[in-house]
Amino acid sequence: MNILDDRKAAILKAIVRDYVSEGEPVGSKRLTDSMKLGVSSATVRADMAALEDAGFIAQPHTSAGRVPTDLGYRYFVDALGQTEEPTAEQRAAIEALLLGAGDLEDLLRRTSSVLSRLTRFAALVVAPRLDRSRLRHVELVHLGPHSVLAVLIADTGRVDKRMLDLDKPVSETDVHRARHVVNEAVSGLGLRHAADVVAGVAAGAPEELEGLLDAVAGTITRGVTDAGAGDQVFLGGTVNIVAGGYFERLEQVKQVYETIEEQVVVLKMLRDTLESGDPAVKIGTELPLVELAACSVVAATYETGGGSGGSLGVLGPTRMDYPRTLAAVQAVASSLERALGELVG
Amino acid sequence: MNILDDRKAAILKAIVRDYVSEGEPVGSKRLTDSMKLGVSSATVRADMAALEDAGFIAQPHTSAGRVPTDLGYRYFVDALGQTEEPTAEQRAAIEALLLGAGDLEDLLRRTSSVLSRLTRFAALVVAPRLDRSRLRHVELVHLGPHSVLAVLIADTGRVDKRMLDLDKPVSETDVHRARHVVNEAVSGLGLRHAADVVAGVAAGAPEELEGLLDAVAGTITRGVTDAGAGDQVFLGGTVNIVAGGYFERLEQVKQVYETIEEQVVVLKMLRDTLESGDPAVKIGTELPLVELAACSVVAATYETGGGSGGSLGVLGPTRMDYPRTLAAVQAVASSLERALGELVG
DNA sequence: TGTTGGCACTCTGGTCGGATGACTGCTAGC
DNA sequence: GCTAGCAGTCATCCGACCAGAGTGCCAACA
Repeated sequence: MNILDDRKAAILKAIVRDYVSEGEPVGSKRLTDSMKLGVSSATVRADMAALEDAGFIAQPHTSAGRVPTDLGYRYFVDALGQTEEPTAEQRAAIEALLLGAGDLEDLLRRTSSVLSRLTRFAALVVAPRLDRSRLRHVELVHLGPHSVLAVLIADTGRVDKRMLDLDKPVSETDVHRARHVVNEAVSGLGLRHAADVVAGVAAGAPEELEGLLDAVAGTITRGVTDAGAGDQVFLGGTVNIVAGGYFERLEQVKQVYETIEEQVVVLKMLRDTLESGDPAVKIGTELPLVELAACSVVAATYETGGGSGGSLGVLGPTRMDYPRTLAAVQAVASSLERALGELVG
Repeated sequence: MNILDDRKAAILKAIVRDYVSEGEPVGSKRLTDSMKLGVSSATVRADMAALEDAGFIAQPHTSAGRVPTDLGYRYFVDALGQTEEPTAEQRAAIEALLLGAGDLEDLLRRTSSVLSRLTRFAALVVAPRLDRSRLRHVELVHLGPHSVLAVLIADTGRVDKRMLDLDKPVSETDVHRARHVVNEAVSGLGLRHAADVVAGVAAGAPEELEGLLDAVAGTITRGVTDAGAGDQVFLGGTVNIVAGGYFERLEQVKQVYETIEEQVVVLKMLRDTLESGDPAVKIGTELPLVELAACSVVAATYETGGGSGGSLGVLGPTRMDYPRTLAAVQAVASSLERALGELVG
């Protein structure tokens, strides 16, 4: 990827750094002042013209300095060596998260809060995937003849509940019996396996339980296959989208908000992003959604003891401090792994 | 409260209506044109001066028209007769909510979505209070020797989970036994009663179960007493705070966001608001939080079959269409009651 | 060939003054 | 108690103007 000679690369990096910290298009003079390249501003100008031709930077208008394009940020990110270490301040903030988290949900909520405060961007935290967890217990609650609530409890502490679709009314005792049968069968199994097992049990069960057991099998299957249907997303610090002052047009801000209010979209975004690595960065138009063309996503995964994992990330403007954000996201991900270990152990 | 003569009252109402719909300070000329009072603008001016003296309206600057104060809105709201009927469009939107809600959480999430779309304000929906629900089942899950997860399932379909505080490690079989004992004792009881019963059972239980049962009693008690600790709030349409364009200063918007990201605050706000009636309106400085001095809250309660209830409302600018908002909030509340009935029945 | 200094040009952003228009408060008269 | 008219105030809009920042290009130089 080294299509740029050393000086051009240095200039591009300097432009990115300057623009990220100052927020204003950066010109050749400004650049020669702050860098010690030993060349004049005219030379830098020539290089900048070349960088613009190559698509790494752009000019908002004729007499303005240059601004990095998505491609420019991409080059910058790819050229990063190892990511920064989190600062002491960051560490302290994250440690505060470790203490006092009650349950899994609480922990994930805190995580999204810490992540957003650390980065000053909107934070996205996705709960550990259910389909790779093991079932601890399945509770069936008879709310009415046509409504039975299934509560799936995973070894990660995650609790998932959903109503069963029932054709025929069921009695409270049948629900009790089904509950017993199901728990005998599935305890400790992974979700994929559990669904099959329950389906098998249903086939051989007394008639009055069959429909109920089928519904349970169905609901477990849905937990595995439905992309995002059962996944929980914890959003934090969405204020930052507007408070940061990165966007000029209100319309943009509105679009971003509307987009991330959709869980499914957020999940897909994180999943897409993480396909390219871990941690991963998607910049502007690299994101699958045109509404987010002015945004970047920095994401990472975290693992739980049981082998199931989740993901987390932040959504901010393309004009973000990528090294710092990467460091923060990674630090939070690893702290979350530790906290999860403590919570369950 | 009728300190205003008929004409002054009519003028005040006209000012409120005009300002709400147009968003600009309204002057005497404009008013005489749109109203048919049979008096001249000079007369209206005199009345407006009186209204300003009385504190109902104010002038942003000398040569501008008048804007209602919080007190002015208050008069307007108090003087409203019965609230409007929801429009056909509103009804249709709400009906869409009734269909296809999976479980309680899903239903409440949809409710907040519908409410915000209907009113174009931020919507707040609080889950049915646990302390007035009846317990259907208590599940104890042994995640590790020091961590046991308690899952409380109420007859409303609400599921509440929390980690138990344990002094001593417990074995998986003890958890099983405790689970059995607890469910024998509490099924069908209200939460207040259940806590006492479990505490009683704990006192007479074998030593190895006592700590565990005490912890369960404690966690149930917390469900009753902790203001908001176990209460869930579903926020929806928070975009509208910024998208509406009601606030000039970005700082204000930021404050509002930060305030409502705190569950506890939202809960307290709704509770305070509903102390003054149902449905209830709190305008600007009537709200307990200075940060929300530019906002109003319109709230109502909803009841579930079992006698426990929750509350919902919207948060918008003081410059809101109160009749329309009141109608929408009430319509959503009653639709939610129906939907809850269907979900559980 | 790459680098440099210089120059003309362009475009934005801020400031200033004047014209405009929407109000109000006041007063004299009906 | 109501009205018409008048003088005064203030925000807003608009065009003009200027300073500043930055560019592209060109000729000269190593």
